[in-house]
Amino acid sequence: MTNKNPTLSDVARATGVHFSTVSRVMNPETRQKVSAEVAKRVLAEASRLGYRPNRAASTLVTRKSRIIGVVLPDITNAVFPPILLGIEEGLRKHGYLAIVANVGADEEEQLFVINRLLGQQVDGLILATARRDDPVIKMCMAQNVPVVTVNRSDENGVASCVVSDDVVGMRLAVNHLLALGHRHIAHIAGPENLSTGHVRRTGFLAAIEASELDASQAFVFESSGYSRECGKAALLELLRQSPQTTAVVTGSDLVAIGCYDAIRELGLNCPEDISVVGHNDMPYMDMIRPPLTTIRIRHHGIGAEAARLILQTIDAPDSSVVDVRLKPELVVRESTAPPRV
Amino acid sequence: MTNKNPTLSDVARATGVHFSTVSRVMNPETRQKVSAEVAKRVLAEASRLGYRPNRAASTLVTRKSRIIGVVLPDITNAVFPPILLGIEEGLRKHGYLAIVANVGADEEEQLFVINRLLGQQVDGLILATARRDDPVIKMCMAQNVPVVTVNRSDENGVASCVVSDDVVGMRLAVNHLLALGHRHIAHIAGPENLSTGHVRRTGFLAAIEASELDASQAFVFESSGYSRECGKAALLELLRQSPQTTAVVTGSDLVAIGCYDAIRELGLNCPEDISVVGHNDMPYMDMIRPPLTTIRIRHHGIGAEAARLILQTIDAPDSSVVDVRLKPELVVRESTAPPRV
DNA sequence: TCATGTTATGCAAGCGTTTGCACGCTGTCA
DNA sequence: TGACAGCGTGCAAACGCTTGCATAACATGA
Repeated sequence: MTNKNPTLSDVARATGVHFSTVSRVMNPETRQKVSAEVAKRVLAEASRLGYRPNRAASTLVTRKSRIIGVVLPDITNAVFPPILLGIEEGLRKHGYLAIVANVGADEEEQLFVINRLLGQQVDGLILATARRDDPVIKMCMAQNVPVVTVNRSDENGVASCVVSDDVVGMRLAVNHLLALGHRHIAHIAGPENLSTGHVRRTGFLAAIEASELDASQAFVFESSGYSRECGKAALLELLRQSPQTTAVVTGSDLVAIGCYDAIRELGLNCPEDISVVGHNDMPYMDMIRPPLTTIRIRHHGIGAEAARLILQTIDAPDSSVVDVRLKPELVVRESTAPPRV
Repeated sequence: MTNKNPTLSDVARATGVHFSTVSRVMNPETRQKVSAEVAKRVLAEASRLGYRPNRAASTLVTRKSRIIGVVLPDITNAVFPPILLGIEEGLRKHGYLAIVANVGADEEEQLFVINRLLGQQVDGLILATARRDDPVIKMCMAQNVPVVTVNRSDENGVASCVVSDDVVGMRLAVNHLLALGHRHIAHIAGPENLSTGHVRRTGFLAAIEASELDASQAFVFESSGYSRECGKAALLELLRQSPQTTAVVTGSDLVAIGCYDAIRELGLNCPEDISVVGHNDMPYMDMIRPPLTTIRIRHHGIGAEAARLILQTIDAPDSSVVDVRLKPELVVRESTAPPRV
């Protein structure tokens, strides 16, 4: 690449000291072992030569790369960029860098990528791809690789996770609709094998149960995914099975947008005929028509916490596994209104 | 991290050969130097032990890390995730990984991050932060670091770039408005120090010039950034300076959304009172009210091309600098209409 | 005065690879 | 039969760094 980058030895030669002395100067932690006068000269030569420590070499001897692998299921899904930003900022503050890999749901591919990352000597892994019972995470645990999951969690309690408190989120959504007077509330649930799908569903049911509503007035429909298309198909089918529904709580803004599509196709109106609550508060949800009432998740905060947690886990590998749950908040816009009387 | 990962020597011991033989087997390129029988045994032991090559060690000796540094100005801006996806997919196909760093406009910070990446021995850099005359890129060139810029370009022609053809994009936008009958068209330009700001502005002016319009019927207002807030402020001021304007072409969908805000604040309507054309076709621009007419940029394709180009540059460092311009397309929705008569 | 720190620096091993070279064995050909 | 080529494998140096240990210089206290 560059003809020849200067090494410790080059700086040492220029300064007239042994290269181990230069090494001690370059590392702030060992700098005080060297006399101030020599340190100053070394630093001067280093910057004159444009010396830059070779991380591959130091990784080799210290077995720490100061790199974290971040595995995402779909970076183009708007929930992940702010998470990634939070991670990256949190890591860099401590001198760490992030290798980002985007992988599909295919387990083979996930394993391949993770092995590549481990070969790269990453110090830990932040996974946004966790399933509720995830063999990939088991594999990491078996190899003592520090892992933190974000957004989703593995429910075996083997890895720390940073998630939004979905039980609270669903309670906020349901209570909002109840307060508006809705009595027939449905939930379009995400996949059961993802913690978000599962927890939001149970959170929904718990919120209904805590209310004066009869369980028969609640309806849950499981959608196969979190996309706009899935949302549309789900609401169409849901309304066929449960036509008295006046309000629907979704597990994702994308699904909510799909609901808009379905409502329009049926010649109905939102919120007059049917209220819709989204989930995530993705960007621009205030610009769509009608502006979406949704559960705001602190994505950036989730990323920041994940960075903190993975570094902590690396520092103290035996510290206990924790779940960090950030509280979501309800953002009321115009997609929810009292039901027609 | 893990108690002890197996090394070449471990596999060698288990197989009863020298570790250099194992090394040759592990590398597909040198595999044929080893007898088929031995290779098979080595491979069997390697997979039994879960051997995984240590990239830090191989980077040290080969001086190739198979890692590319990707520097983004704002990952939460929706144009970058698909670019990043294209990059990541393109790199991984060739066994490369991406380290992603998000940096602000601060030059010191950019240099710091790039030095950290170079210390990490990245084989090349993909920069989405380029300014038209970028000292950071000069610095990379001085060190013979392979660089490709995406989305924006440095106009000194020292580094290859992959961008959208903004001249074509602006022509599409202007011609669309002309065809609708607009005669007073304005452009909210982005910062002049970014190639996107500059080229879109000149593209706009060129398109006007090529038309039968008098140059005085076109108006350019330079906005300080690409945000929604900037867009709102810009349109407010623009309409004060040029009240006869019936259509505005922006350099970003976010600015267009800001225009919506301004139009609403003025008690006007889009497109009846004023037509708006966006730029980028970010996700969900079909869902906002009114659905945005915009110039669609092939972000994913830009990323994929950038990956291809950086690998090519690494392979053949002396190959010539090229500009790759992907053609954009006009997406007509409902934010543009004929002017009131 | 000498044993005893103390401090600043040098020395060298070792991290896990890659790779040019040497070596020994076979097979071929004159 | 001897020279030689080719093939498969082993050997060892090198990549640039960290770090425990040795050493030298000097100060300290009895």
